[in-house]
Amino acid sequence: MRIGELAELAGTTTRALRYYEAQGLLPARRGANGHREYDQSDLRLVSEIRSLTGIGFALEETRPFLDCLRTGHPTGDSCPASVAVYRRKLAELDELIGRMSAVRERLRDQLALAELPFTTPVCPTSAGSDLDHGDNAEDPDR
Amino acid sequence: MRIGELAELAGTTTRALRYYEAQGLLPARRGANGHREYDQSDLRLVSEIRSLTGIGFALEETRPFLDCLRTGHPTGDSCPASVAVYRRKLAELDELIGRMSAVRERLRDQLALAELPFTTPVCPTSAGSDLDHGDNAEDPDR
DNA sequence: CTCCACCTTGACGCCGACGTCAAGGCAAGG
DNA sequence: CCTTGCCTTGACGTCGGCGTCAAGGTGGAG
Repeated sequence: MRIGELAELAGTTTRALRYYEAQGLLPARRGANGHREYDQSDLRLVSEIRSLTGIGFALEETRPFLDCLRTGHPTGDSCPASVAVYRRKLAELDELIGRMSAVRERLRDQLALAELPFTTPVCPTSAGSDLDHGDNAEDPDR
Repeated sequence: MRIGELAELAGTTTRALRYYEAQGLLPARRGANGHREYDQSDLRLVSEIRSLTGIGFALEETRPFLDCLRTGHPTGDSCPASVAVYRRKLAELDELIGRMSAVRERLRDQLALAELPFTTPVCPTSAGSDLDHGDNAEDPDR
């Protein structure tokens, strides 16, 4: 099949496919007229790329999965390199979720405070720099 | 004070401050020589920008908070527009955390599967396929 | 006077993953 | 033959938030 068809089947664009090729992720055979020629295995590769990037993987991170598929493995994550990416990504995700949850807490508290009609606007006596009178005193920086 | 001092006090760079000004977030008075002139209220504004962007707000989203401070309110979130941004951001955050948690689950499951020694691969008749006699199954979660 | 640190504006670079336009080739149908 | 539709390569645009360089102005110390 040609690039347009593959793009449609994979639910992406020809531009994206050419980009993947330029990144060395999706080498393409060429027909006599110079047109790129793809088959089902390429559709499989593109699907792998799409599903991985779809859940937050960078393009570069999909490479091990593609190599894995290309070397005949049944799934892209059947290889150690892919599993390593999984592990790393999972750790990143946990880190990110943790930070975002902390922000969420702070935000929730701030929202609650900000929604109070008219309580303690310029509240005297209490030195006003302690807006973290909640629970956490951890990790002041970063 | 001048831009360099403000930058240092606020823990940022002169480039960033000029950028904020270009975005209309931090208008600056000018001295006779054309140099930007700032005071404590500007430091307050920059601090507001930094703390908000630091927890994931886009620059543009800090605008209501700055307007709020500039109109004399004690905190940047004392105004309805700011509260609205809070609400929106909190919703975004919940959405994001939700999606990421879902991805995390999928990833965890995939990782668990991918880490299983050798079940139904195309593995070419490898008799001694038990090369995983080490410590597999280490820390399946997290 | 020079030197130096600071300031000014302008403009290009960067990152990722493409979008979009330009200019042209090639095959099939009317 | 001409149009239509797909394909090709090349190259610039996008978004955010600045970094970095260039070329020049200014004010105070030595």
